[in-house]
Amino acid sequence: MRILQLHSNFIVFKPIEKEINIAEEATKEEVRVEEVVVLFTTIEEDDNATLAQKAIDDARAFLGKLKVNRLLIYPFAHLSSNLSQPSQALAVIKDMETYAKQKGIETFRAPFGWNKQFTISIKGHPLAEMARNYTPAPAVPAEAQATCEGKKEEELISAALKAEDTMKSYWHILQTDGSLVPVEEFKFKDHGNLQKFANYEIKKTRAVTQMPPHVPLMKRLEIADYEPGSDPGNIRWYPKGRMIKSLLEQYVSLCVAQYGGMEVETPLMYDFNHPSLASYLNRFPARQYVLKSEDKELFLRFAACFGQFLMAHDAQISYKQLPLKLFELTRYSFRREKSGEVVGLKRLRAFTMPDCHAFCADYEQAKTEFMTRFNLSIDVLSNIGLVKDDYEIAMRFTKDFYAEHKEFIAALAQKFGKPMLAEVWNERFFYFALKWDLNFVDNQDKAAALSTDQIDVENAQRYEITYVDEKGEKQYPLILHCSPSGAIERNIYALLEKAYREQITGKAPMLPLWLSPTQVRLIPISDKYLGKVTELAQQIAVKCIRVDIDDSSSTLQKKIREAEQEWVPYIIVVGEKEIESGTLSVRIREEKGKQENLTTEQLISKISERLEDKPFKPLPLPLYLSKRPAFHG
RNA sequence: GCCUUCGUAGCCUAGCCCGGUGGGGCGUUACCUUGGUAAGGUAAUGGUCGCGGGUCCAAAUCCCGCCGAAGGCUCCA
Repeated sequence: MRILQLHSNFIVFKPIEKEINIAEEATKEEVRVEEVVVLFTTIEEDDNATLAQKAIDDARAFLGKLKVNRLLIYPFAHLSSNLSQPSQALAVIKDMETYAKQKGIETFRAPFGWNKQFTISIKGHPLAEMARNYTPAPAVPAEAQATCEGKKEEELISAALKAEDTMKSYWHILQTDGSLVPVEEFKFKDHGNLQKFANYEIKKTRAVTQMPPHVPLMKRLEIADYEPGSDPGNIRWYPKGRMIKSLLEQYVSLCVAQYGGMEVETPLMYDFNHPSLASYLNRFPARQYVLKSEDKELFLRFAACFGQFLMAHDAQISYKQLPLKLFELTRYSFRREKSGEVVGLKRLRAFTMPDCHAFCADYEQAKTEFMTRFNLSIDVLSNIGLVKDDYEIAMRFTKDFYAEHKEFIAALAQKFGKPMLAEVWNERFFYFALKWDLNFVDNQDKAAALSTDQIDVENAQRYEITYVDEKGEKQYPLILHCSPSGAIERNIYALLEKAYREQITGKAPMLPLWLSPTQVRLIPISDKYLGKVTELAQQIAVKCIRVDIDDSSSTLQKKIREAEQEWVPYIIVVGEKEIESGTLSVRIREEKGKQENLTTEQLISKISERLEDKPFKPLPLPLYLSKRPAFHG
């Protein structure tokens, strides 16, 4: 049995003529039903009454969710090539109808055996369109979502069926030797995080009812906050947060530049009707922000691809210049995610995305480049403060690609050194032949993708991007899409979630030293020493270390408590002893508040060594705490 | 978008079930305290109880609608 289930504003149908001789009696009058779930139903060989009830039970589950209690059973032969006898089909359809009515559903039915004309208006929400497939005996309902506009029936059906056949994923674990083990057979004993990630991806149930921990943290630490004056998912960044974000942006840009990416800048908005863009958008009906200008419809970019592809389209490229790498750090990319999906810094509608495309001559070149970027991404994240224990990788490809490039995939697996999740498709549906994405698993056991890279085999043609080969002929390059860090906001989300997790395990939560807004907090023991402490601060600050002074009027103990709550890595109380001896008693957060005696020079070199060659920005707030407003209570 | 829960001062929160014009903490401000490594004391300040409507002599409290947030579903190029 195959069912295409559509939540409709209304449907109008009209029987035209009988197609088979056992057709039911019906009048040739137009029937209109409002606010209804329509089940286009095909009865296949061996379908029976049990299956009819199962199908109605499943539909009832949706009726409950959709708050609708009206069903239209619409016999529809075109969903299958394995039809049952018409007499049997009619019996099963009638079973469905009877059972649905028994269950108290207001049930309508279109006549069986007729050629019918219909018009339907489908709701825009995700549950509105569902395709289901039932087989007798071990009934395994396979679900797939159809992405279609809902006008012509052939289109509806083909989209639903295509989605179901092509997009079915087969899940494996890719072991470090390159071999694949079905997920069910893998022993997750030492890979708890991978198991969580696999569960998340394959969609098993999980039950958490808790605010994501990074949300109260981002507010309390005055990093970022929601902005009620904007659209959800557009974030307000306070001075400390802006500094952290800016340092991350600088760092990732620097790493990509060293790798050879040429930084460019491209527009934020694009014309809906540009031919290349239009076909891309049709293929991936994303949720864009739409802008109406005087005479044009524009959308806000949801990735850096458009600008770079249009630029590459116009460029004259020789094979000698490949691989050619373009880079942009988009501030911002926009995706109008559904309201229920926007969360904290994890999923935003406006986000900062580094995106580096490499145009490659062939698979050999693409693979070399892919490996370089794989290493680059792991390196970038580890310098940001996210190491291999913090994330899991998913590798995604078709079974043909695996057969052809098995050694390459094995090399990636070996390089990572931990088992990965593998999603394998029978056929290629997306524009890429190979993709990996690196996923942070948070305190709610949910995963969020950070870095990613893909081998794109479609967009060179779509955007007419060509290079000239040795023979002087035009060729389409392969295009790699890489974000070495993933969205910058999401890096901050991951760092905060990680800090929270460390707090639970008994460590002092903190940001990496190079991202800490205050690296050294000086606390004068009384006003008398403020002058000397200010001199000390200047001495430290000239060495590119962010130092500030708590000159407020509260007690010493309270100032220490507040510095600890701000996650300040080094806290130094300065009084007569220190000024006379020149030795500072430094409270080190990383060592649980242990105090160490250091001279100013020792302190500076200790910190500078740890900062290495990371980008630097000066203190984002006034030197004296008394001069700072409280951005958040 | 759907379902569930929630919305009380800049922040956290009691009160709501059982209607009688809101209580505490943090912060902020002032004064006292000038303190040696995680919350010193006193006082002041601060509330259209998310918005709109209804029931009632009377609504933070009960009912309806709307808006916003979180969780779940779905989605995530």
